[in-house]
Amino acid sequence: MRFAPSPTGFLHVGGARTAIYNELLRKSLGGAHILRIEDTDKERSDDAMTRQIIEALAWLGIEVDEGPFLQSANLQDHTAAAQRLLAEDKAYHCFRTAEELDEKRKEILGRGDSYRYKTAFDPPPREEVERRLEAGEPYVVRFRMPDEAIVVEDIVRGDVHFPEESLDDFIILRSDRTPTYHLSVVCDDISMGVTHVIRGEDHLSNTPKHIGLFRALGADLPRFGHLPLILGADKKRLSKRTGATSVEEFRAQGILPQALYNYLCLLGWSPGDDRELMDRAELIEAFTAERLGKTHGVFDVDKLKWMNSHYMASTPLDEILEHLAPFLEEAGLADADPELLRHVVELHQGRSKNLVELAEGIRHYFQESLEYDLEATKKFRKQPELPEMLETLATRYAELDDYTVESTEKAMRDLIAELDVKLGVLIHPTRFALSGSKAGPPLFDLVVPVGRERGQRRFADFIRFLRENPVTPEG
RNA sequence: GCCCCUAUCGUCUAGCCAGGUUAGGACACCAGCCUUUCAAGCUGGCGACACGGGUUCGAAUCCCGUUGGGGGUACCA
Repeated sequence: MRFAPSPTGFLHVGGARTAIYNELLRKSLGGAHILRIEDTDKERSDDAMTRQIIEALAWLGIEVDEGPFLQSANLQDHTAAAQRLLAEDKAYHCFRTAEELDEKRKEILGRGDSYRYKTAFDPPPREEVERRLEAGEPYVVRFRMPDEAIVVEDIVRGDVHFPEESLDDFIILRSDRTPTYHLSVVCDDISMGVTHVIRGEDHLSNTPKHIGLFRALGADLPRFGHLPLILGADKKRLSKRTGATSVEEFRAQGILPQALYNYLCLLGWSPGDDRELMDRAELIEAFTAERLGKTHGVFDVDKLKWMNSHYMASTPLDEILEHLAPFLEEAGLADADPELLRHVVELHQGRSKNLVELAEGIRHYFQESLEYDLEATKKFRKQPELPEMLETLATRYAELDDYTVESTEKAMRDLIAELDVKLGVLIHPTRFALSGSKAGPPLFDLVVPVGRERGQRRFADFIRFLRENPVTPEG
């Protein structure tokens, strides 16, 4: 039992979702999950893309049992199949040029009729075909679609009827003798013993063609399932205009693979109860093809972000560290002290929405000087007595026997009691002085990793800054 | 144009197949609580059965139509 996703180009989130459902289905039915790269269009596919797709699938944690196979490796088989169909008169030579076809189509559509190659042209007499063949005239090979309606028994949509008039003879061999997608797919599916074809809805109207081919080639039909497409916020097909579309882009945005996996899985499927945050094991356990939805889903970036925040907080530290590595490199923190890194990542992972934010948030622990956002300092600069208070605090911190969460907190609480001010009066400027930010982990948790020495320097810097840039009541 | 798919809060969806619910959950948004900041968390609020006909005592649920959205209509996949 096998499944075949057919990704082309970069890995679109729609393709990723198809791969996820394929994997989940394979887990529930057994069999093998095949990865086949559909690269029959040599113009549009290149090795870099192929590697990118394989890499993206691996990153998402999708297991592939067989492959990756390249469809282009089997072209001779596909061509041979076309010859067989030709010999059995299930396909025929067509000498009409693309321009001729276009013209005819335009003419027929122009008078409001529906175009069909089958009925638009009379087949040339056999002798003429022979003659032109011998003369070496260019031709394509068309599959002779049987004159009958075709019913697609779709896993997600039920029976879909295609009337005979909507079916046409289509090209299986181009004039350069290369097989087209339709032929290649069916040949490979047959030779690989594919039993389930789960793909995007954009292939639904191709399916009658494929069924025709399967039957003509004397093969059993696989089960088909067509998934609704993913739309952008504008309800149009998800495109770069509306935002990120590829797995790679979300990865670069600091999204965790388990978040994207979970989100994508729930876009078009639900376990039937109220569960939403589900890991791979739960999804495998709960997945059934019957619950696959039929309606187009709008990709909701906000919900993905929410899910990602959840996974940022719940993913084990070591795993976060692993995923964070490339972002650290980008932030210039590639050789950060591992021990300090572990400590601050633990402090920050739960309050970061994504890996980019996390890397940014812990940056200051690994650099010497801070840059102040002027607007953020305004409130502090309005308090003329603040520099002196901070000075006192810094002195106390310098004199502490040991520099811990407890000792620094106690020192500050003692000081505010002496000064008879509220805790907030000291705690906020201290946070800013030590981290350059108004937000972050609980103050005394960050005091220690910043360190006493560096903390002293940062106090001094900030105090000097306050004195040099006071804000008078008038502004 | 023609063929195919589809229709529940702004978004993802449960409920539909086996008609009777205050139509449930989540994201987003709003308010409150908590709080040393920011998040998180907790509580509450907002908000939907596309429309029109049937069938029925009763329709989100079954049938027909309309409208909307999507896909296809290639010597692309």
